Amino acid sequence: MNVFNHFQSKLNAELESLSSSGALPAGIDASRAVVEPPRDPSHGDIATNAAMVLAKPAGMKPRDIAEMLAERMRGWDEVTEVEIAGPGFINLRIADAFWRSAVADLLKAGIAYGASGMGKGRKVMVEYVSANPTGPLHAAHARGAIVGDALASLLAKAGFDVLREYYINDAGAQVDTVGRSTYLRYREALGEDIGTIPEGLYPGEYLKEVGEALAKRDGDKWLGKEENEWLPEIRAFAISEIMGWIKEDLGLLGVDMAVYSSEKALVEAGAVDAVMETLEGRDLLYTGVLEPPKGKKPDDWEPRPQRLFKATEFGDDVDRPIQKSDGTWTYFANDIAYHLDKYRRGYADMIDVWGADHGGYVKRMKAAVKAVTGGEGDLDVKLCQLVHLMDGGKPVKMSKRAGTFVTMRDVIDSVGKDVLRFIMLTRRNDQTLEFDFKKVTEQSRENPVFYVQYAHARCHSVLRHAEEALNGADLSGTALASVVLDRLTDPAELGLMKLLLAWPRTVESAAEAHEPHRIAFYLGDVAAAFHGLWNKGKEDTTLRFLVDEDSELTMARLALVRATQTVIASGLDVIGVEPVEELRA
RNA sequence: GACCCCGUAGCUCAGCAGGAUAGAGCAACAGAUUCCUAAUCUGUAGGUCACAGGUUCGAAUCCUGUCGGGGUCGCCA
Repeated sequence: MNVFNHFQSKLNAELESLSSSGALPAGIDASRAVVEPPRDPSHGDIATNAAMVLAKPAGMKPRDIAEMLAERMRGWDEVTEVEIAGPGFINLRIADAFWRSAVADLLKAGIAYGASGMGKGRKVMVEYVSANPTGPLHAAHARGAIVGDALASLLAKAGFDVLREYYINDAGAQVDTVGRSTYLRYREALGEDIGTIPEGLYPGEYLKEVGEALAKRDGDKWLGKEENEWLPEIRAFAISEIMGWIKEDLGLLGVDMAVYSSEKALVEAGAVDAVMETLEGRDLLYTGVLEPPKGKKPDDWEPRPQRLFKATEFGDDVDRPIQKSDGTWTYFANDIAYHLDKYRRGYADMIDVWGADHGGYVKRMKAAVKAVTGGEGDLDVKLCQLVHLMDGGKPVKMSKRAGTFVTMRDVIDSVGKDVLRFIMLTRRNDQTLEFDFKKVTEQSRENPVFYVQYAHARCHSVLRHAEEALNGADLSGTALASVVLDRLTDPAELGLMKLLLAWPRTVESAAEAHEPHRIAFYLGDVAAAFHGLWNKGKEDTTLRFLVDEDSELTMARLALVRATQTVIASGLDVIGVEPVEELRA
């Protein structure tokens, strides 16, 4: 249960009742009146701005509304203190017993704690990675993969019906290039000296493997044939090999896509033609000449009539080409068909996770989704900014030309998928991120992965010791849920409890905002509160978790430790990181 | 030239749907270790939230403009 929702509905009920009794004008809009934790804990446990937001529509003074509401709130069972502060905030202090009983619920729920019905089973598709099948995933792909995956888990936790999807760009010029490059490597595998790789083909060594596999399967049957004979077959072969690597890499990262959808299949099924016909029928296409981009050299520019989509009618800055000069559809046209396909499959809510270099593409895609779904579809695009790879403070040199880029697999091999996943969520997605191979594996306060894992391991350590000391007592969450917690009275203990109980709210707000990084930051807060409490016990031994000859207090504290461990595990589960039970240098 | 993202403490960054005295970590300074893992913790100091207007009872947050950094800009995907 989200404790804030609990008080929110109580507040809403009071407002309704005040409305119907005439104390407040009827039909007043109270949607902006919210219950939230105050920034400063000294102001109380929860606060509401209700009096301030209602003052204007009600035509009353905030103070008067506050007085009226406060009077009602004083009657609430859980509340011990109500005060009006500042411009009209109502601050509530909640009885410790309320928090303690909520901790019992937490323990009963276990790792499922924090799950919410907010999404009401609404279908949402998260499309991410979608790297072109031209080579193995490189380090930069990791960020989008992790942000997308964590976001998908987060939405699932918040009660949405989530589909994870990868869009394979297996149509178009790039995969033709892969096919030709593979053909060259195939000839090489059959003993031919191919010299240097010509301009315009992929030089990467990784295609050797594909060429060899092809030679093994087909022998010399493609030698001396015309390109139009071998290209479709070899292209398909290469794509399937490369997609095999990509799926393997995603597996190592813990990413499990439900659907891999093919651009080529979509095109061949006529989906693009169909959409374009529809747009044509709605008079949203026309032939025109685009202005040259002003910052670019006009050398290679010549005005050329093209088939354009009226993106400006849906919020874009210019109309966008949907047809190349050779008459084939642009990538944009295919993408429109793909997004309509998502919508038709029941996903009116779509989230795409893209790299920052696609920023200029967002407006037109949103415009297209609006146009093609009649305003019913909603597309949110999460742009992931660049990742700067560093090693001990120095940038890692990478060159795509020289083929010396760092693959995602290199990174996983070097630091492990858990570290990679966590670090990728320690920044907002639209902020550039520095990834330092040395720092992320350091065992220090500076390293958030370690810090959170250490807190989890400490919980585990305490429980392990306790189990020995108490001769194998049952310290599971369900057992500890029935323990009396009245002896937990220290502010640090209550503070930790309240923080743990904010987990469901964190899930909901992060899901609402589509911001999985908030989970990582929240876990850092939980870890800090726990480490703090731990050290308090170092200074004041009466605060230690295991108290000799006071089993009631010990059990209460163990329940809190178990609750902490549970919430950390639950949070790590959302971001796809394995909690560790032990840390050794 | 246009569009998108960013600009918060010396450094790296949070800041939840506009809320009260803007928060962490690092670095600096002062402390805590016969003890459940000190790989940690406590405290001090550090701010014109780039700048200027606007909306509002209230703005780091929303709007407009300016400056600075990054990304992108027809026939690549």
